[in-house]
Amino acid sequence: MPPLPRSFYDRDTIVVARELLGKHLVHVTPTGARRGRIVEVEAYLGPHDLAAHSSKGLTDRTRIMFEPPGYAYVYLIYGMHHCMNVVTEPAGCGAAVLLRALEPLPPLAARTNGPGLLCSAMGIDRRLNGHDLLSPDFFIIDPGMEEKFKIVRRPRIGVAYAKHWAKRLLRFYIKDNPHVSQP
DNA sequence: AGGATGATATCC
DNA sequence: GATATCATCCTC
Repeated sequence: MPPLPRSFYDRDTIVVARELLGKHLVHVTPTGARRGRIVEVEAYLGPHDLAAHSSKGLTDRTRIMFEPPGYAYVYLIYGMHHCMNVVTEPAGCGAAVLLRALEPLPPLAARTNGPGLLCSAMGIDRRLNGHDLLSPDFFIIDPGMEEKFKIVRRPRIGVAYAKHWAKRLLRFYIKDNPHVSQP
């Protein structure tokens, strides 16, 4: 099963966010491959989106968001947790999708119902910032046959500082999935 | 409700 | 160089 092609990520961020639901994130580590089914995401639309890190402009931290799509943007938050995003849309757009929750796939059993928890469980940290998701050790696949699911839209979590952008319905999750962070 | 804990942006 | 803030999680 090949990784999703770069053209998958090179599209409207909301479309990519919704279509990432149900896909499988794979990280090959020294202890084996860890896999999780993506069940919750948030879209960050670009520099005009006051909740997006790219609204700070092009800095060392946000540089990866302005690079071509299909790369990982991983950062440390609150001094102890990591968050993982996938860069979307053409280079220069500064858009990305935050992965907020996974459904752990065997043999992975750790909790993955939150952006920090999923990074911990999957062995994702800052060393993977800028990593190409079209690579053999860290990628996302379409698992093929999936039961259909409904998508719930909600405001994003933890972005109250973003004025009217905090109200936008840019968080998406699989309805009734028990691994969502905040149903 | 509050604390852990460090990188980052934004001031002086 | 100092400080306020943070796309979180856990315990109380």
